[in-house]
Amino acid sequence: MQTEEIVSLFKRRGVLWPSAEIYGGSAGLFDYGPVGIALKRRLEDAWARWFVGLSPNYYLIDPADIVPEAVVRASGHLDHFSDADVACGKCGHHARADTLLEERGLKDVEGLTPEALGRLLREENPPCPRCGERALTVPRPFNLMFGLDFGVTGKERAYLRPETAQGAYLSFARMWDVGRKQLPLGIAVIGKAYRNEIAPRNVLFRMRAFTQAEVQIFFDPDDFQVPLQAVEHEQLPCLRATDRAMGAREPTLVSAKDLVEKGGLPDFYVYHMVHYLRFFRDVLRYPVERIRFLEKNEKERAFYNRIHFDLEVKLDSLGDFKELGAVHYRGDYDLTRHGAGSKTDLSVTTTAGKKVLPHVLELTFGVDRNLWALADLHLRVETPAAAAPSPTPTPTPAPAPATAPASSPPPGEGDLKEEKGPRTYWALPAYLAPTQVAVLPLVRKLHASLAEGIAETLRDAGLSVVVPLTASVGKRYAREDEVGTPYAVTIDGETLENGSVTLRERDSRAQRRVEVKALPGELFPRVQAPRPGRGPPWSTPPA
RNA sequence: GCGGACAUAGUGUAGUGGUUAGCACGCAAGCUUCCCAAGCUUGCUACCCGGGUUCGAAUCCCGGUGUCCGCACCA
Repeated sequence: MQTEEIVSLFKRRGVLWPSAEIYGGSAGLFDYGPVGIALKRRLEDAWARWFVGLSPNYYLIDPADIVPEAVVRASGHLDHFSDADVACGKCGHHARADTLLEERGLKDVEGLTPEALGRLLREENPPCPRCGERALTVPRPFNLMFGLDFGVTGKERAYLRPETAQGAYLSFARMWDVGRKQLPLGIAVIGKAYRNEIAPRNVLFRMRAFTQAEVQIFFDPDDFQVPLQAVEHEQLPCLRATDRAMGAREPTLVSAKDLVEKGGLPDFYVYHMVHYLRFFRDVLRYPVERIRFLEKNEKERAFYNRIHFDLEVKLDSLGDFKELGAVHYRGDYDLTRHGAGSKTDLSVTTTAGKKVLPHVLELTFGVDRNLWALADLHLRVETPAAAAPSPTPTPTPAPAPATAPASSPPPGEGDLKEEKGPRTYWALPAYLAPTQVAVLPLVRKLHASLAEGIAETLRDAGLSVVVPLTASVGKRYAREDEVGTPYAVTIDGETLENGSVTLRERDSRAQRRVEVKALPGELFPRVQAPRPGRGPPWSTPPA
């Protein structure tokens, strides 16, 4: 699916749109609509169910998204998250101080403070790249964080958090008690992070306010037991840094066991890679051939990351593999820094009586980006010609006892009228769909009130239900297909007689008759997101 | 931030100085008694913002904002 098609559908159907649209928009900010926020919350819930579910000692918390300056000073964001911007006093042209100096042949200017860059600029006095005037201003630190005047006096500085992870580190000491003093301790956060990006681009891929879902796993580096043998045969598509250095472009499949025994990665790290892969492949159902773990080399990764694999997925809309998540082994960097910054001893005493400063394994996940990926990978357009082969012989799955046996045969695929044009449907897993069931009265006047009653019953059972009333039934099916509603229940004359309805499945459009009273039991299990280690309940065949 | 291109109903578009700003899809109301965007009737909605040139600007010029593409950036 291409970017323009996705954006157009997103706007049309109420998924999301540019923020402050009536004022011309504001780059890098988006508003989620009713369909979008429903999907986003389901995605977040599925993520939490999976990753927080990895251990009973992993917890979801919701820390503040404003942090005092001391926090970002300790974390390093204040120093490392900024560039020095200079403007031409004559023509107003903006440029980066380090770039100007590098262009004049100076080396090792990266990482210098704005003051140091200012001194060098005075010595060099380079001309403005646009007008040639030697009238550059003093470098002004441009930080990628949004700074805030905090408190009444305006003298306190605070920042919108540039990543959610900091909240987990700040809460570690408290959570050590709450979590009953056990390692490993996982602290998960789902929330907004804010970056004043220079060039927001690609809709949900570089935003100025975006949602991250992360687990920070605190563990004893000498003792992090994981049941690797349970997953050791899982094959991971990996592109290692060493192989990349030798020109490799394609990932190779390596078993979890080999990654540990021959690849030199710690077992706890590989164990979490496996669960990451399973989440993308089995829960989000991204095609496995589009997934790869890309290892960042020493130069590419942040200096505190000891091991860094991005989980990348190939997206047609953006034409390449894009980072949708990552696994970072951050060592003891964060607790060391915040321990020093806050003058607090963040080391803990384990049950074995050992004093240890925990290390951190970070599993990070971009919620908005994955919402985009769900559109890119699961939105399908079927032209009538392409759709034609499938319909005829598709027998409806084995009828459950609930199926009304004596009723007239349901209008099966063979009875479909000729299709009018391409059909767009969003093949989301049922547990991610914004709306789970559409209850459609076949003829509004005759069946609407009955449809409302059935919808209420299904809502009572915990399902998210809509009752579209306008337009022909075919058009209503099409609208629901486009926003990914997995099941449609159609109310017709027979429903009035014997309480049976037609249950239609989105992707195959297969239909079968079901007793109304069997619907909750039939549908509810299918809209539950999977949990790790529970087998594959999600592989239940479609209704 | 830099360079280039672009900006017209909800969506996609036509419109090169004077148009009631056109078309398609869509959406809404009504008719239609039974399963995949059907048909008929009626209706709805637009020139990104600000300034300038001109008798007259969607159209030309300037500035802003936004989008896309490349570069840069993404501790």
